[in-house]
This record gives sequence, C-alpha cells and structure tokens, in this order.
Amino acid sequence: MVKKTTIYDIAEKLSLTAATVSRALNNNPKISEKTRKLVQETALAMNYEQNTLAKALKSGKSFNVGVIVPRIDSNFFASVIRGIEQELTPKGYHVIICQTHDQENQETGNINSLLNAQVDGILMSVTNAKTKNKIFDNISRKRVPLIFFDRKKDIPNVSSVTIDDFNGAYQATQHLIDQGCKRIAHFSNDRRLEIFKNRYLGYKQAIIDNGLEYDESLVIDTFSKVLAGRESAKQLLSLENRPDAIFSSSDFSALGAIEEIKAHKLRIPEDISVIGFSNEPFTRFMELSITSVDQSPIEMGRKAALVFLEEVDSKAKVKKTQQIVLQPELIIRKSSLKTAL
Amino acid sequence: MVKKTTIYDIAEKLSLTAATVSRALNNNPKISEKTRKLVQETALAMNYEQNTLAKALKSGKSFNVGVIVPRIDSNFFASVIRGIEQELTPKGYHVIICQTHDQENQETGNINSLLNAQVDGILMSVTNAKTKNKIFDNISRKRVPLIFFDRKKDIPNVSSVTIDDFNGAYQATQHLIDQGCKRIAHFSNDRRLEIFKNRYLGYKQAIIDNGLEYDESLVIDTFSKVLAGRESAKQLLSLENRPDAIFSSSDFSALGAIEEIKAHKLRIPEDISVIGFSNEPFTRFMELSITSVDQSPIEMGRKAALVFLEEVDSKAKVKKTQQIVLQPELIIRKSSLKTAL
DNA sequence: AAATAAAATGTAATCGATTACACAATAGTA
DNA sequence: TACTATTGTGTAATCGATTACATTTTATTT
Repeated sequence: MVKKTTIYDIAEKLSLTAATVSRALNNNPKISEKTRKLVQETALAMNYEQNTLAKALKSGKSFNVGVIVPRIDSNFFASVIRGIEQELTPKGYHVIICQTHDQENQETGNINSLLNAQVDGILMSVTNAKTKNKIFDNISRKRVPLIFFDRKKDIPNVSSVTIDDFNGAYQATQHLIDQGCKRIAHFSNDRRLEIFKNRYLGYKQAIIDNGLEYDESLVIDTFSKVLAGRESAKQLLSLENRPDAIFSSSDFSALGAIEEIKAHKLRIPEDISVIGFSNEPFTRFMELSITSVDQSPIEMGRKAALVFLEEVDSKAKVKKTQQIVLQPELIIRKSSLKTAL
Repeated sequence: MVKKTTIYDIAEKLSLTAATVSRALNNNPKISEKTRKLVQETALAMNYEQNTLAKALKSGKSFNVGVIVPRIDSNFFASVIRGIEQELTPKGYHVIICQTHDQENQETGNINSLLNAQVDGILMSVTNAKTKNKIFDNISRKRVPLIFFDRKKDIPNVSSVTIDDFNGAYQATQHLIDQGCKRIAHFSNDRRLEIFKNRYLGYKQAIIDNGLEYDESLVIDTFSKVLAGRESAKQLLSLENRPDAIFSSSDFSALGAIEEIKAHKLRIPEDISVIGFSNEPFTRFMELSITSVDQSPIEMGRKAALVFLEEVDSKAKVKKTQQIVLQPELIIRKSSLKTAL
C-alpha cells in the first residue's frame, strides 16, 4: 500500500502546522493569500487527496446517502435514482442503492445497514408489506433525514414526494370512457399502500362522475407481474358480462392481460382496451403499444433529493415537513385508442 | 442529534477501559468470559452500535465497494449487481453503484469519486470509448483491487469475469444456419471492446465453418438502441440481395430490426430470422418473442465479487490474476424458429 | 515611536475504535 | 511460601482532519 499524502506531510514540507494546511485547503478566511496559494500548489504537486473518512469521522457526516427501492431493474426506479444522482452528486454525496425485492425483512435489514454505515439520509420507497414502525422510529431517533418517494407511509414529520395517483387514475379512466368503454375493470394491488389505494379511488370516482355503474366485481387485487396479470385477466374474461376495458395499476400486469386477451382471440382495443401505469419503456416498444400513465420519475428523484438537502443542512429545531405531489401524464397509445388520431 | 453510545460510555458504566470493551466486543481471546458477556450485554442494553467510520479510519478500509456500469436500467447490469450484492452484503460490504451512461468523462469522474471515497475495490464494466489508461494506473497505484466484468480491457494484472462471447455468437449463428438461413447479417458495435469483437468473430467463424460465403457488407456497425437497429435494418433491406437472417449483438437493436422488418411487410422468421444478445426480459414478453443469448448475469456478478474478496484480503506480494470465462446459453424463441418444436 | 487593532499561524484537543506494550492479578509449580 | 507462568486489563499512541483558543506577527492609528 503506497502511503498517501496527508496534511501532515504537506505541513512538514512547508514547515507549517497541519492546522494551517487544513485551513488553507478549506479556504478559511484567516489565512494569507500567499500561504493559501503555496499550500494548494504543494498539495497538488504532492498528489494530496483528502481522506474523506477522517473528515466524516470529525464532522459526523459520511456524505453517503442511502436509497432503498423495491428493485433497480424497473425503469421507473432506475430513473428516480438517476434524478437523485443529478442533484446529489454535484454536492459531493454518494448514492448507495439497496433493493428490498418487496420483502419486509430485507427492508428492515437495508435500513439497519444504512444507518450503521452512517448515511446522512435515507430516501426510500417502502415495500408492499405493512412494516412495523419500530424501524422507522430508529431512523428518527438518530435524526437521519428520511424522505419517501412514490410509495410512502403516513408517518408524522416525514417528507414525501409522490405523484397524484388519484388524478392519474382518473385521467386514464376518463379516457377509456371517452373512447366509449362502459364496463371498465381495474387491476389493483396492496391497497394498504397509498399509491394503489389512490389509483383505485381515482378510477372509482371517474366511473361515478360519468354516471356509469361501479361494479365491485370488476376490481381485482393482483401483483405487478406479467403472470399475475394473465391470471387476473383470465378471471375477468370468464365473467358472463365481461368488461370492455382494463385499467391496470401496473404496466406489467397490463402486459399480462394483453397476452391473455390475445390468447382468447379478442381484439385490442376494439373488444377490450387496456391501460397500464408507469410508462415503462416496453409499453412504447410493443407492437401493440400500451397506453400508460407517466410518473415523471427523474423529476421525482430530483425533488426528493432537494428535500433531503434542505433537511440535512437545516439547524431548525422544528422541521417543516413537505408533501410534494407531482402531476402524472397520460400517454395515449394503441391499446386504448379506437379512433385514429 | 441524539448522542450515540460509544465504547467509552460502556467502559465508564462498567468501570473498565475502552480497550477492554473493544476487545470484548471483538471477541478477542485475551478477555475473560465473564467480562466479555458483561460487556456484550451492556452494549446491547445501551443500544451500542459500532461507528464504522472510526473503524474504517483505523483499519484503512471503508467496507464500501464501487460498481460502475454503463447504466442500471438494463436488466443485464441490474442482475449483475444483484449477483455482486449476494456475495458482498453478507460480508459486511456496501455496494455503491455509479453509472457512466457510456461516457468516458463520466467513467473517469466515477472512478475518481470512488477512489476518493476510499472504496476497498472497484468492479466495473468499461464504457464504449477507449479510455486513456491513466486513470487505471491511478487505481493500481492505490492498490485498490479492480475487477472487470462483461466489458473488459486488456490491462496487465487485472482480473476479469466475462462470458464466452465468441461461443455465444457461434451458437446463435449455427442455429440460424440449422434453420436454413444462408445470408446471415450481423449487427456489430464498437469492436475496440472485446465483447463486440468476439461476437463478430464467433459469427464469422460459424459462417466459414459451415461453408457459407462471408460477406463483409452484411456486417453493420451500430449501437445498442432500438432506433439504431431500425436504421441498420433499413440499410440491409435496401440491398439488392437482402439477408435472410440478422444476428444482432444487442437485444435493443434486434428489436429495432424487427420493427423495421415488419414495417416492410416481411415475415419473421419466415422471410428474415432475428436473434438478439443479452436475453433482456422484453425478448420473452414480446408477442413475437425474440431468440437471444443469455449471459447468466447473476452468476457473473457473484464470480466477480468472489474474485474481489480474494484480492482484497490477499497479502500476497504477487497477485495472481484470474480471467474467468462463463458459458452463455442460446434461448430459442419465435423470432428464429421456423419449425415448431 | 508607542499603543492598539487586525491578521496569520500555532497548540492541542477531539471524533471512536484499535492495538502494541506495560503492568497487575491469578494460577501453577517447586 | 516464594517464584514463575499465564491470563486479563489498563495506558497511551494512532488513524487524518478540524477547530476553539492562544500566541505571534503585521498593519494601523495617534
């Protein structure tokens, strides 16, 4: 291991003290311009690089930020992370990414690991399961800023950046109605999570506002998986009065539904229209492109990062909690468009 | 900020010294069973948690490992990362993920950031561009283990985990020939990267071994993008003697080719067969599922992590460099299968 | 020139954990 | 009992950077 240059080495070379060198490098005002320049040039010449660990130990900051997501191989979460990076990297933070794979114990483990690694903050999207609040108490006890994005929990004093799922769902459902659909089914998911609850509520409200009949049997609880979507579609297609549209809370289950509908030799969108949620890239790639609700993930990540930056540098005793809500956009494609544009 | 429990707090409470507490917690043999138990119980009761920064400062290790990939929103890289996590997380390491977005300056910046953050190792897949070796000298000068996966560079003393791209390409091409294809085109990419060079060579060898004519004009340099694939396919379809198959070095450009072929009202695989590379999930999802070469990314990640673990703990003066090569698997789907199974 | 203010630098403690070395307590032996 | 091993703890330095406080040097004022 090659010995790295420290401020002591620089100090010795210039017959100064480490304190002076430290101040010169940090542009402390009470250092002469001459010394500052001399030190900085010498540091450069000696290939000096600050030991971030020492700095972190002293300052109590690690300049690491933890991001916990259900998975990274979804375009949505990858894009949120991209947005977070865009704001945080320039500020010197590093983003440590952890995946929960939607498992509660993984979530708890991730949080513990991150806290143990002294992260300066945690930005997360919670898992499907209803996690015990104990671990979150742990975070707040340590005064580590916690910011939820997309999938939040209602915890006092925790900020969040979400989209208006209700409105996204309402728009999608309204579009289906405008296209002439009368019996619109909905693929829901764990409604203990606000995102799924709100998508369900937006769907229901649009049905009611348009004077259509709200039929509980057309609401199916399923998962964000292609196979789950197939199963749920099969269930719907076996109804004696089958639906003429499906609004899914997930692109993946929407895809499964499309596969199943095709397997039944029904036409999309003529016989059954389909809309997904998240605007995953494949919805655009498909031969039969899928209408979906875009959640502006980059924007979401950036906003979450900005909230973190505010909180982490805040000395305020009373934290002002923010609940930012972004507006989603319906991207209309073939799977729901009966009339050519 | 709530004051965290330190070993000094425990020491004071038990009228011991920090040294004893430290040893007791680390199961140092020269501590009495009684003291060890007492200390550990007290630590538990006081909610003691080790300050990893202090430990890292002292040991010179950060227990952070950097992983650099072109992008995380590709199933392949996300899966490699998953494999790395599987091996490293249980050993107490944290994985810091950085994306280059295939840009050389980002790559250099990422490496610098990671080195600055004192990572204990860097696992990476290099960018397309031919990066100057200077930055890599930097890594080796610091004695930070560097392991390449998938996209490597030939640098002395650097281990790598790759797949046998030559063989994967050979298998794919052979399969096309077995299906009766005679004029097989190839979408290549930056052949300064070994993966693309080897896929090209495997393709070429299979053509030659089967006594077919190797036609340079059927090899197109393109990019791993849907649009790039469309453009390249358009180029091929305008040839007077157009190909009857395309073996693409990327699933994304294969998808683009399929779109273009369909736009020309040609049938797949009857008129033109298509094979991709990487086995991205969408290749399975498509209505017209795409034959592709699976690279066992999880396995690749795990292997790379194991190599890292060996190197990081090795006190050996002479590093034994490993070049691990995994075997790919051809996944045959509709886009190339003319005869039903 | 003397007195005072301002600027630059040095001293030393601190962050929390680890560990070589020193020393004390206990056990074992003659 | 006295003497040597053995085992368990304590002391204090260390990792590298930061910073309150003390001290010295330089600049300004009268």
